[in-house]
Amino acid sequence: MGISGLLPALKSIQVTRHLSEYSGKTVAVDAYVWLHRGVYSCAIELATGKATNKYVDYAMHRVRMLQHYKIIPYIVFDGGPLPAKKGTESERKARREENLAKGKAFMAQGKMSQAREFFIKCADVTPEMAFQFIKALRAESVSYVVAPYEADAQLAYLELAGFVDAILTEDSDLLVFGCQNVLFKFDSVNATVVSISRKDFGAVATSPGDANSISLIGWSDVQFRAMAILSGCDYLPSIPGIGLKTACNLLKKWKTPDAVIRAISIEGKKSVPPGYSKQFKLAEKCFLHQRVYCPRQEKLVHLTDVDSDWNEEFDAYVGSDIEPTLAKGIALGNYDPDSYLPIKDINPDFLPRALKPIHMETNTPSMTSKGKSKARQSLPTPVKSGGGILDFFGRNPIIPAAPPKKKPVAIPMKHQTVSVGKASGKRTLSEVMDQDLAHKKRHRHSYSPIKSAQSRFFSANDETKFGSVRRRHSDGLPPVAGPSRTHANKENFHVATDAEDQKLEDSESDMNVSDLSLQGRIDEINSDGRVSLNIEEFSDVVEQEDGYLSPSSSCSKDAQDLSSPPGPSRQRRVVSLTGVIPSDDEEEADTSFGAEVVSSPVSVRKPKSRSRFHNEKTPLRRIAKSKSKAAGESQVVVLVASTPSPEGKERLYPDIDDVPSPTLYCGPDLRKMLGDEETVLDFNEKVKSVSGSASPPSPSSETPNCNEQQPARFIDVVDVDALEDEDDPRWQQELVAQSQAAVMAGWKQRWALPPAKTPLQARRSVQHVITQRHPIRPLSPKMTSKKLKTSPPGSSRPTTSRAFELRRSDTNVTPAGRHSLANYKPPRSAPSKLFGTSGNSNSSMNPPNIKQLDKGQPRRNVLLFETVKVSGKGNGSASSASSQNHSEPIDLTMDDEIEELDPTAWTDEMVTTSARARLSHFRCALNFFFTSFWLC
DNA sequence: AACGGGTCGTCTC
DNA sequence: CGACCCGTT
Repeated sequence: MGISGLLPALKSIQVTRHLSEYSGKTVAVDAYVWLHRGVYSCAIELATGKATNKYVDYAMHRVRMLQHYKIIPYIVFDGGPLPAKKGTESERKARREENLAKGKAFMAQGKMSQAREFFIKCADVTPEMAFQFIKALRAESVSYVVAPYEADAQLAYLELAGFVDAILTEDSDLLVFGCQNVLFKFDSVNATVVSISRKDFGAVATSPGDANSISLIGWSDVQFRAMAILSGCDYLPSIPGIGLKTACNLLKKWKTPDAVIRAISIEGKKSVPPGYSKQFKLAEKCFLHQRVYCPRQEKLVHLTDVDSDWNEEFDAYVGSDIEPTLAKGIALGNYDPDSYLPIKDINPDFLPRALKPIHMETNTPSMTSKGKSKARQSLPTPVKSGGGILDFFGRNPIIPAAPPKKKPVAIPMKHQTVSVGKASGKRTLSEVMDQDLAHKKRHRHSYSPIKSAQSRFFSANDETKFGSVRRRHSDGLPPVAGPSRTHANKENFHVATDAEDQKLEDSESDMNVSDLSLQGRIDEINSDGRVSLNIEEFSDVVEQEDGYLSPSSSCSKDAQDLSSPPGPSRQRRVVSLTGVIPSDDEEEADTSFGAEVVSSPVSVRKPKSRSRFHNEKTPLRRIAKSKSKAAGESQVVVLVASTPSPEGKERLYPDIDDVPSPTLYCGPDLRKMLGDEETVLDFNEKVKSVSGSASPPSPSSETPNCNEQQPARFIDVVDVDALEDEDDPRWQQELVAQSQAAVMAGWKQRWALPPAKTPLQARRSVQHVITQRHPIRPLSPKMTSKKLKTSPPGSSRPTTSRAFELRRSDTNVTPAGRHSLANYKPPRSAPSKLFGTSGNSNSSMNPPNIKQLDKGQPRRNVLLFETVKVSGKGNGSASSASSQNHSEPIDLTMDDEIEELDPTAWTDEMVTTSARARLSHFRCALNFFFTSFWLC
């Protein structure tokens, strides 16, 4: 793929950049790479025909990661094969089938690891699989487009036409297509990319030390492209013996590719294949004029306009035109770009949801099925909401004759126990629908759907359904990161396993996650001697951080704007790709080559007014413009369904430029508790106005599935009956208060610890609190003293011993206590800063030496505490004395905190009692879970 | 300098 | 599949 050796040759202008530097930008993404890597994780399932959506999870995680850094993703899928490339495909297919056969043979012998080896080799990304990804993208209102032919050309077009600011890919071809900003080597751990900007081409170093380097000074786009083609590209293999360097040098000498070809053949050392010159021109046409889908005009267009010498042969070679309706169907992902037949939904059961509850089916390696079932029983999930979305994405709106879905027979209630696994979590359709209906009824009054610009592929009917889905997330819930997510995280507390930790590390890009894990703390020692963790605090802190730092929803909402026609300022720029290699006319060739110098910045390319984020100040205006445009012109492009409440969004995200950090608008308002009363009213207004869409999904690696037992937010409400009526306002009130208080506790602990300057120190303090309050010694003191070095002498091994002690669950943390260096942020001293409206833009954040930091600082282990049974008993009083010497005790008892922080919310005796009851219920459940877990 | 061949990592458990 | 290394041409 691509131009071999090109990226190494451009090493000197490669810049490693942090994703946050692209905050506010729209980035087109080559979906193929992500899907292909995602396939790696489930090669066996795919090869054996088992339904899986792991590859979607993988890709969606990356999407959310971009969103997390306020990058608006625009996912681009590969389309049909170009005539120019058809030859290679059949060969690959043969190899795949061979590997599949080998894999199956190994599997039949039970040699799974070897089978997997071959299954990976035969893994292919099919349009059907892409469609699964598309379903998830639709659910989260992420812009996407399926290219009619090659994703590369489509990506190039999106940038050229101003739909996006940069392109994320692995294919060096994009540079040959003339793209300006290409990002390679997406690193999800460090949140970095390697950027190559066309404007830097002139600066390609020719230092003697760099053997690979080539000089592009004074080169035009035409020459650069000629070099790439001569050295061998996807459309044309090179003349044997000609590589990048030779092509570069020959072009320097002979100026035009024709002259080069002539020179090579005259020299006679290398044999030029017959018709090479013509093939060369065809290849060039592909790079220049390949057919792409224009989301604005809703039809296929040439990447750049063709000129007078265009002929039918060229036209066919760069991809035949496709009738606009079909072209749009393909672009939307509804039709197979190869066969033109409607895409088959290979996994109709996979129904992504926009909001992801963290569910329990975490396949913990050490957990036996016995443990699982126990855990399930201990955590019954009252069915609260269902899949209003169920038949939304299941049926493809564009396909007229979709087979009706078979309704499973309703199962008796007693079988509806919790079940958290993917397979076991399914509920019957009718059941879900009934509940859904009931749920809707209950909350109808609070919802008024606002219609917004929608694709005509989403019928009114669908729209309504979509609205109901959206609404579901907020129904009966406080407008901000409230109890739903609180409880979801409670359920998820079992993530305190190594595997899950790893997962967290991989999936969560927040440096804070690791810090926060510590903030779960021992709350009490039960009568039976077991240690209870105060999950409230733990989970809520995580929730808070997660919710605050992950503006996924915000971005996906903004991405929705993108699905509307691009702003008026976006003008098609046809620049610097106009050069054409003239046939055999030397003179013409010279003028052509002299015309555009590749090293010079393309002036028209990035006029300042171009950026939506500068030109159109607020999303409101942006939408207004889109709407007026929509009214004025018939060419409205909506590639994805809209969210039902753009108005709300307007107020939530008044101006993306002015949003200092993602923490500002997501999550519960804590200023009230923090004493900042002035701004709270204003904020509350905002929150109310967007009630329902303000709770952002976390950038989780897994895509929510409607079929799974939903919603996790009620997982701990085992004694709902503490309040007789669910509609009791106190119910909500309590949840809000509980959540806010818990979040507040997290904030306070995080920020208000006495001189807790660094996360490390903060953690130290927390540890002191833990050890001091409860005479519990860490299970492996070695770890504490050696790896951690955070425990002061004495506290790591209290002389006393209870019946239980803590066991650490390790995860990687940098010495600074950060989850990932990529997420490095300068320490913020006070929470009030977070709420300042004139904060610095994220884009200013540019960790200069990410790589250095990463290499220089070994990762360390710390983190979660779990209860573990140990032998021996003792009295627990001694250790607290020992640890008192070196800690400033911050006693963060949950109840204290709550009462202290928000008395109004907790004066109601009933509410408090209920909360406590539920808390203790949950603790029991948790204890049970851990116990069964560790016993296994 | 080009190129073929080999290895490794991708992903996740 | 790309990146990387290595030996051969």
